[in-house]
Amino acid sequence: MEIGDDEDREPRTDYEGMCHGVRDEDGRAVRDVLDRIGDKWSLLVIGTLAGGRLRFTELQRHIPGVSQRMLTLTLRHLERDGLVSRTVHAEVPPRVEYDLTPTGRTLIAPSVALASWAIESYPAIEASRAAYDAAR
Amino acid sequence: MEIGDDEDREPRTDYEGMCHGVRDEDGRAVRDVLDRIGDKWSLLVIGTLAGGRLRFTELQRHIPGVSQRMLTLTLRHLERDGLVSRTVHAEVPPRVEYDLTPTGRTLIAPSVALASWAIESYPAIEASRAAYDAAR
DNA sequence: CGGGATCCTACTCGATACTG
DNA sequence: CAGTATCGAGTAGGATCCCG
Repeated sequence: MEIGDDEDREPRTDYEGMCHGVRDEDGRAVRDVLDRIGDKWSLLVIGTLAGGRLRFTELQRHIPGVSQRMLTLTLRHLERDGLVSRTVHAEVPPRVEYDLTPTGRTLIAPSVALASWAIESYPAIEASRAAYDAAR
Repeated sequence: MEIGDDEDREPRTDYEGMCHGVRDEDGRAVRDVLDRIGDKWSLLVIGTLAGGRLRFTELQRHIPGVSQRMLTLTLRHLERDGLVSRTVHAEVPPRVEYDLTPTGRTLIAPSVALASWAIESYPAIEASRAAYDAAR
């Protein structure tokens, strides 16, 4: 039995189905994807590769602060998920190139949307934080 | 503002500016925002509150698996960032209601975009993972 | 009912060193 | 060049107890 507050429930903005009310299956998908792209480097890698195919070291240079280990791990995860392709050229010295897969490219649009929101909303967020902290 | 509307951006892979090449200031914003909404519960809370104002316990029931502690922490963070409002009604027993702020509501659209991508791409991702794991 | 205060574990991530 | 291996610190997050 649900404790129903029938008061004035909003007329159900069709956003409702985003993360819940979608019966687990989709909830898991969202959670799972968020665990991947929500980590520290994945989105940066996606964003960088959106500019074109790059080698390991180039990638590392484009993403300040990323360690060798984390870049490797991130790339492996993305490769496993089929979002990034890894091409090894049989040469010396070795050359490995990373690129977005077609699936990976479809992630760019929503990522850009989120990034844009972040950039646009950041001043408001910072202001809110300052106000919140000052109020204590 | 619609998602994916590119306004007056350079046609140069125009995704390029997402996370890098934007001179730190924006990179910090993206990273900072991602650290918040990329955590385990924030997006779930946003998505749930998108359906309308809710009390603490209702929120907890709508989000399976969230602990009291984490729900509290998540809500505090979102409140501090000005994305969620907290209203305490002076009654016994106490009644506290949470809702999205106007700023918080602007996050719904990009979040839905990302969630939709997750749901649509999940079959492909799972397949890719299975193939990747099988190949080793 | 809606939390705050503690304790504890598991995992993330960074630094460093080594390799084909 | 493009990794792998190992170690250690920090922290996210769960469980539990208590309180107004």
